[in-house]
Amino acid sequence: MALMAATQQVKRRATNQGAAVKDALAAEDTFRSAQDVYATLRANGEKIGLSTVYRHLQIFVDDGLADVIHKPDGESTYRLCGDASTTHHHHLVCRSCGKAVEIEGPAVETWADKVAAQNGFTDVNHTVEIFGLCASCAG
Amino acid sequence: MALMAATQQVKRRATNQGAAVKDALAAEDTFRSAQDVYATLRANGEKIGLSTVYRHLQIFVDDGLADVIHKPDGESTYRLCGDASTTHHHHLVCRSCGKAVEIEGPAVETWADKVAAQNGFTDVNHTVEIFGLCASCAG
DNA sequence: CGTCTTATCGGGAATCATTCCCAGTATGAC
DNA sequence: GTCATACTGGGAATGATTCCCGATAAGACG
Repeated sequence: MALMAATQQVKRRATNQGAAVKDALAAEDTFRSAQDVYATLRANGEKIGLSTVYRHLQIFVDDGLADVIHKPDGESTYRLCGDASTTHHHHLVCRSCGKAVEIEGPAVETWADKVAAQNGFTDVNHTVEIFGLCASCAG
Repeated sequence: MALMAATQQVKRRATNQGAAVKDALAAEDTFRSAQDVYATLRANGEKIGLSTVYRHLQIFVDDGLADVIHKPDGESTYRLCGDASTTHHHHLVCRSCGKAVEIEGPAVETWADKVAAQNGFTDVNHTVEIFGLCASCAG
């Protein structure tokens, strides 16, 4: 299970709700929670249910359109990140406003694989997230 | 808040429950959830409440005695890891049995700080966890 | 266009981990 | 011993996420 990232997109119907969720995510470059996206959509007058928001968010992740980050308090946050063809990357996230910058660290990738191999671990993947305060939130 | 890791241990009473929770964690080198620790203790005949398990687990983290990892499904897992004086480190965790190996990557630390600084982020910290299958679970 | 099949909706119930509340209990100080 | 109070624990409360399932609408076909 989960040996490969699920990148294969199956046939899906185009619905207003699905587009609305995607637009809501696309409007910001920050990681946002399902609850947050739902609240925003309702505030905008969208007619959509919470279940549907969760459903689409998960679909985006399955299709490789979005990345997920679990905040320290356990809440899941989502952000659209280049499609599946984009290179594997990590994030530098503002702890205050949620703004995220995509970052790459080739050295980290190889280091992770090497360490895992040295300890006899296989089928390896890793999570690397850097949290901090962005310039505008620093004040 | 949280500018410094809470390493300063305040006065605490020595209780059976606290010792029991610590022993339960010390008995394994794996990351274990609060629910799991609670179940184990009860199974061993310990008289302890779930609230108390959560309370002590959090205390260990605050005192720098334990590390936390949030599993992909959001559940928090804990593991005793050298006291506060020990060097900052990360983990190589078996996705199947939860066994964890403490690892260090000085290069990663400096890389993380550099990337953050380049993007104007301050008050930085990071999470780096490597997941895989340990040799014994690989079969 | 109508019709039909069925993926998708949505809203409320159900789960589940974690936190809160607070009266009862036991630890450590004097 | 005695006392102040930190610690307990069981049940209620919270909050995010998932489930369930009848209602709705997308898309294929004629």
